[in-house]
Amino acid sequence: MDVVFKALADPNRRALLDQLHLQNGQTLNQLCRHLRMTRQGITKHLGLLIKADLVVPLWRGREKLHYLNPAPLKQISERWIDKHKAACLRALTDLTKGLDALKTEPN
Amino acid sequence: MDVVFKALADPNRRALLDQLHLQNGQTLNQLCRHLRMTRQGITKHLGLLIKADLVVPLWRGREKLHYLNPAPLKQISERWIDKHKAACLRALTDLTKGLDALKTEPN
DNA sequence: CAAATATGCAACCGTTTGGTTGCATATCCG
DNA sequence: CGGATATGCAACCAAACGGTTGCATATTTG
Repeated sequence: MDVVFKALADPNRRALLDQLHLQNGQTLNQLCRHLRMTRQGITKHLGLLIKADLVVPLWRGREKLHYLNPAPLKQISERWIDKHKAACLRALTDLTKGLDALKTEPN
Repeated sequence: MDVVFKALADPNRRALLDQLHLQNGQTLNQLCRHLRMTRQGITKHLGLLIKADLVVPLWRGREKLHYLNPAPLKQISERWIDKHKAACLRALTDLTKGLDALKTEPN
């Protein structure tokens, strides 16, 4: 889970995901065209995405195709974000109570 | 948006959010009890969470109360994760096609 | 086979990050 | 007022990060 959050923390990596979202199964060289950075730099970013299982590599001859894997995002959404979103109303009422406390105990 | 992803990238900060999720509106000192780190260290983390608008501070006298704000999480979920989750089936079929391509062009 | 293409691996380097220590400031309470 | 409590601010440091350069390896193609 931590690797996924860390992988998502960089804008270039999110751009790579967006790029694959646009066209899935691109090779490393294809991805290089859309991001101004050295190929080796992109390789590193892809390495993190792959380690986080957000991207799955598939070798075809000398080419390495990259495919999106939405499963980790689904997990984060279900096991983390939804849990915190569920606290939405509660958080609002808590904050309101806090503000009220300020008004009634202005010290 | 970027600040939110970066704020979520650290496990200690996620633990802070979890802690506030457990009991909203805690003071800095209260939060310090649950995380073994210096108060100043936690202050820094809270600073990032506040900058990302994931936590809203509220002063009451000399105490600083911390409240969750689920709005940024909601945004990320809606504008980013759902978009990528939507590609779930497509990604799977793409990957399958890729595998099929491998079988039919075994070279 | 040889050249071109696609990628990997390792070293290096400036900047950011995560955390500490030390001290200053503001508020509450006797 | 004066001490205790709650927090802020700045300097510092090791480690991680983002990116580059240089070279090695494997595959395709003429």
